[in-house]
Amino acid sequence: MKPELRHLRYLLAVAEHANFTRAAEELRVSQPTLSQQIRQLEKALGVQLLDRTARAIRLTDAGSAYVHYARSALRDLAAGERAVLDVRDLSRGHLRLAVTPTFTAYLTGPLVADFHARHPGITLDVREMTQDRIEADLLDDRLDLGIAFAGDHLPGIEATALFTETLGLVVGPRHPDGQHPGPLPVAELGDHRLALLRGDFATRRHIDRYFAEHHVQPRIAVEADSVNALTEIVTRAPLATVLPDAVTHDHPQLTPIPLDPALPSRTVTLLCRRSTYRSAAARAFGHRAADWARTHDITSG
Amino acid sequence: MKPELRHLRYLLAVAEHANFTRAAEELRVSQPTLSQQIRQLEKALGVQLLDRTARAIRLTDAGSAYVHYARSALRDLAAGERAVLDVRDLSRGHLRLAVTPTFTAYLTGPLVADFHARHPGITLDVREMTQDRIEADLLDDRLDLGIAFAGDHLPGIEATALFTETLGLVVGPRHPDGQHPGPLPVAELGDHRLALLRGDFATRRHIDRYFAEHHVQPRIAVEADSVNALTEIVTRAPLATVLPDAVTHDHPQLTPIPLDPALPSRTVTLLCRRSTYRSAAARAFGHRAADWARTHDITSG
DNA sequence: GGTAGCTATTGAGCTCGTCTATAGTCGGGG
DNA sequence: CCCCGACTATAGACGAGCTCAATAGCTACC
Repeated sequence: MKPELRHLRYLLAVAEHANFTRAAEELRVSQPTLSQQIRQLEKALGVQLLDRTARAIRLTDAGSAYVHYARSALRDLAAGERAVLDVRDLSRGHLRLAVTPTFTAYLTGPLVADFHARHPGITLDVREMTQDRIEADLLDDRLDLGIAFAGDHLPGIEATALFTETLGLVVGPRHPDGQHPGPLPVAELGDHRLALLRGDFATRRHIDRYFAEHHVQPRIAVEADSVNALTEIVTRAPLATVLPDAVTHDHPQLTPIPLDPALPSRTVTLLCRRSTYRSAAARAFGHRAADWARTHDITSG
Repeated sequence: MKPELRHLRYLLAVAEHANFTRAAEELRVSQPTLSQQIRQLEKALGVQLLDRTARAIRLTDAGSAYVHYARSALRDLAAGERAVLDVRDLSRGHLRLAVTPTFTAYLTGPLVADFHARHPGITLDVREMTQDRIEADLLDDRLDLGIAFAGDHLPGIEATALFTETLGLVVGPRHPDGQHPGPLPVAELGDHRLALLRGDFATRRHIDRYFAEHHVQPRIAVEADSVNALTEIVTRAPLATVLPDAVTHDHPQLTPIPLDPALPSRTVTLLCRRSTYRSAAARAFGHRAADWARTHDITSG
């Protein structure tokens, strides 16, 4: 037979009181029970743990050696229970988050920084990937949360809307249209030279669809693979680009130019696997994201 | 309810296999049993430990946190069982030994050195005290073993004879009787000047009794409180002393002079508390002491 | 030698861990 | 679209063993 926690607790009590009767009282069991269980433990370990012949019960050498480890084991279990509470407190945990690339520019930064500031004990794994990949990884449980656009999701994916993202034409200080008086008719877009994200970005496809619908063929002067690159380019060159309004808010030197008609807006959603379980960290991040969206909607609308 | 070791083992198995059925097979229990026990553990801890909704079972944050401590606790218990075996192997342990003062000179040194060399993992506490004190401390369980003389012991003390110690007159190189031809009649002792242990030593009382029985009154020139002091004094001064033969064997510059009749010999015994339990260390020390006595008797007799 | 204070033993009772059988759930394939 | 296979959850019965009260056995002390 193997020792059980009961045996450890009983042994420690007897060792502490040097007395079976007293220990039994503290443990709220009868003294015969205690005698039997200690004997059982001794049999399980194959050694005498207590010297009962002296006036007061004393640990044998084997007993002292074992008691040390027994105490340690019980301490570990207590620590484990505290650790579990810590997780509930969000003072521990881990969150695997993925976003589609455009969000890195204006959403991931502030959101993750805020979350980390509130819950420094939760480790974060943030990565960029395509929306398809995000959904697949959520289903395979390689991710906890994703941020992407509303649309047709894979079965098993749960999507909750966060906010509405609107795209707009954006120019920098060196652009001749910097002080354009009113909304720019879409037909005039053909006159502009643009810097845009590459075609493998969902945002780019969204923009291309808009152009196609209005039969406009703008001149693409530059293609880049990050929003950051675009803002840098537009700040320094007389080019226009198309960016989420939120990005423009963060860059005072960028000027939004309304289009007529406006680009269709997209709904940004929080994605997760449909499941009964959601980690405390994931729930908390969801709340922070919703809060962020609320304040974002206020400033942008 | 509190978590039991069973719960820990079950949880670790499920976490490892990421599958209840497989884990149940390894644990040799039925799958329903495993489900029930894991659920019980989760209830005890107040958190969900496993995420059962994914394709493969996965630990939740709380689960990973707890598993860490569970592993640690089980490791501690395994270490405890090894430690217990170590004690049986004499690779751990502790021994509290007391000797009456004269033994320190020739017996404690070699015996303890030998024992320590064989069992370096056993810590030793060696002290000198009077025989009465040794027996009292044995009964109060403040000592494991004592070395003293046979005689009337306190009730509850168990004595096992080790060897017979004979005392003899001893002179150093500067003593005129250094080349004494034969045994020295006791009556002639009155001519000698002696260096002896002080009166509170059992050995001194033993010697005084011998003198009294033979109506001799030797001249005590020096009284010392250690055998070491006596050997040093006799080596350098033209004085005689009375020492155990074994001491003389260890000092080539000391010469034993037989007395006629010889001093009564005393039996050296190993003392311990009468009890069913004796530590492995104490048993081992007893054996080493008996061995030492055997070889000692050969060289001296 | 009797008594007080402990621990060990005994036999009955009942909790609870375990089992078998079965229902519920989720994906994947025809 | 429904069935099938793999897996986990639930239900009820059984039995091992923990626990208890009563008591015997032991040791020290007066």
